Amino acid sequence: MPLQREFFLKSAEEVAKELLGKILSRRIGDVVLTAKIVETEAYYGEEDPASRACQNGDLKKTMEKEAGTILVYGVHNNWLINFVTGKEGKAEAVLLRALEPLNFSGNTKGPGLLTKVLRIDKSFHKKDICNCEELWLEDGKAIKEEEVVESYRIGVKKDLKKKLRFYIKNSEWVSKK
DNA sequence: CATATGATGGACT
DNA sequence: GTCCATCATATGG
Repeated sequence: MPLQREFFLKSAEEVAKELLGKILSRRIGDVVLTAKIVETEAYYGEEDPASRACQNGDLKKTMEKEAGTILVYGVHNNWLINFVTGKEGKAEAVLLRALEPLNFSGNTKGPGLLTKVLRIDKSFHKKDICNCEELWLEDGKAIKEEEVVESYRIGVKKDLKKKLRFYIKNSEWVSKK
């Protein structure tokens, strides 16, 4: 049972936290890859100095779209995948930073790496995660509250004072520096 | 078309 | 921790 749109209809912060432990599935031809989400970050487009969305028109517009919209952001030679959250017009999104492979092997310890392994690129931009044949989310085993760690975001020039990075404690797959 | 930019990753100290 | 290769975008002429 894929996650419903209501799941994304909360604040980016909340969705980021609840996304931990959920299952991401990617269909490539006849093969379905599944992975557990172990690290996320919340982004706010309007007053978030870390996000390019505060200056970039198209990205900001996408973040303001309906909850559940997939947002793919290209930087350096990588693709970063986000899910739009909150109400339409709100400019919020959650970035996937790391996954734990379940039925395959690969290095998914990082936002640019996981998209490479799952072969996610700009063709997913603006698609609907709740209604996509090739990429979707499913509920996973619930994780305990004490396993969720809050932290400041990584690789961001100017960050907000809030802790917007969430990851699963003791996971081998969390990216770190 | 030219150029500036960066939500990275990997190599190195 | 620091340095930097590298390239898809955004933006301006």
